[in-house]
Amino acid sequence: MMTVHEVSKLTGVSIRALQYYDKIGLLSPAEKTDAGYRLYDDAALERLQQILLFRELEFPLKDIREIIESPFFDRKKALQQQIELLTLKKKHLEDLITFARGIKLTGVKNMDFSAFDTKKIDEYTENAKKQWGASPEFKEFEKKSENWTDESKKAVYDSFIQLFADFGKIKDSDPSSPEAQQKVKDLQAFISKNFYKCSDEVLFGLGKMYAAGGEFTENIDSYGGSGTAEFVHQAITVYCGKQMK
Amino acid sequence: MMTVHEVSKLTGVSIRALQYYDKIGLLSPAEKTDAGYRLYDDAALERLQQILLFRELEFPLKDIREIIESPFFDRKKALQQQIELLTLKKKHLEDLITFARGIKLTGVKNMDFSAFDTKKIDEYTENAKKQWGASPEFKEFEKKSENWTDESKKAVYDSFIQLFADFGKIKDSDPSSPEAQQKVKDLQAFISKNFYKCSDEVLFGLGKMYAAGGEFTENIDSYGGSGTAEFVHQAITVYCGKQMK
DNA sequence: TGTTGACTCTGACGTTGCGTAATAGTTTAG
DNA sequence: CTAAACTATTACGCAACGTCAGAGTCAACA
Repeated sequence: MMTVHEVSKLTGVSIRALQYYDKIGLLSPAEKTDAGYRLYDDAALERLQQILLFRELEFPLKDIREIIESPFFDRKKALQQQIELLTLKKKHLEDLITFARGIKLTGVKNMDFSAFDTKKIDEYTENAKKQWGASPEFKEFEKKSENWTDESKKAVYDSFIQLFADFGKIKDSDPSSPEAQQKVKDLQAFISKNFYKCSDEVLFGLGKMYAAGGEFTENIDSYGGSGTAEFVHQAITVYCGKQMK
Repeated sequence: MMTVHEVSKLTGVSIRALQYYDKIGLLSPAEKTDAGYRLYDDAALERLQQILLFRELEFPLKDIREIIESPFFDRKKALQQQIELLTLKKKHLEDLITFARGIKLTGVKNMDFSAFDTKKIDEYTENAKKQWGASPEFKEFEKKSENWTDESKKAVYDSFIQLFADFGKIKDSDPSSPEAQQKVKDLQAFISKNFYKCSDEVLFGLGKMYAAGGEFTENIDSYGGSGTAEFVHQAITVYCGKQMK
């Protein structure tokens, strides 16, 4: 059992922050002494590790709490996402360094601000949150799935996989073909019915995520064959382009 | 001349932020129309670039303003420091990635929080601020140097360089020797007299900065020969160790 | 046993860097 | 000439703590 002071020294988190985390229900101590002193055990420290990783990624504390308390939370999966996000951030810093070096050497006043662009990171972060508990979509999904049996769960996921397998069959054709577009429509309807309301915007976001080169891409390609994820992405882009404009 | 909207689109900075920057005097538009609309020119954009670089490094906006408005501000030097800080941050992210990978693979509950440690970055940041305008030390220095002539300036800097050259002469001896310790005392007195009050703590911070491997190290070594900066660092450490405990 | 010094608690208020209306004037395209 | 798109200025809100203030606790030493 460690006191706040000890935890603070070990982790670098201020005492005030620990008290605050306790207050907002993000990290409670294992127990309290009669005098009200906080005492932390190893489990609490482990949780703190998780919290700090998310904090490095600038997740709001509220989201962090929802995420690690979600019944769907899977630490390994979360770690994988965290690694991917950290890698994206690293790349961002590398871009900035390159940018700064460029100015320093040439002194060029190039009105280029692309190095400051964080869209990709933000999008990926958004999608990560959708997977866990910190989005309205997820909350809707949580409700819908409340009274699912193990069987219906499996049935739904099998159908889901089947959809991607179908995409895989036509992945070498034109993404704007009627069949492909119909499949996109099916996908949107399926998600809306079984998971959460899948607006065109949400669908567009999903498409990007599918092709982002992470775990999603791998999974989808494993169901439909290499290149399927990218094909789905393109088909969705075409679909949303038609719908939205 | 660009409107807020255009600047926002180009740079990714929100309109609200631009208005805010104007309000706090961090970034004013080149001019305003009769109706009060903000119009930015290229100079403003250039300044915005600087601001964004500092913002990426999490400098408070107030500090950023003081820094880029300091009469001592040198853009090239600032860029160099920014690059070094960005590199440090990148390394920090790499540590975190390594850490996360370690947990993921082994599942080990290692109560190791060193990857979250930002002390080095913070120290370097502090020192960077001391060089520019955002520290009490610097403000004191600014006052003292107000009525310096070019000659007295040169004299002071020559003496300063001489101090390091002296360190260089004994850099292969023991840092805790009386001579070395005396030199440290001289250095502290010199800084206090000519720049700003150099407490033991400040001195200790300087020592670290000297040996951090950046521009300072290079300069010092160029005056006293390779290894001088590290020697000074060690001598200061010994000196402060004695004084402070 | 008393006292000192280091720790800790709980409020309560302050701060930074904007987001988010609310309300109102401005400019531009058709 | 009107609607759509922009912009301005208050003003309030929020996250994640920092920073007192006032008060209780604990370990150790005298």
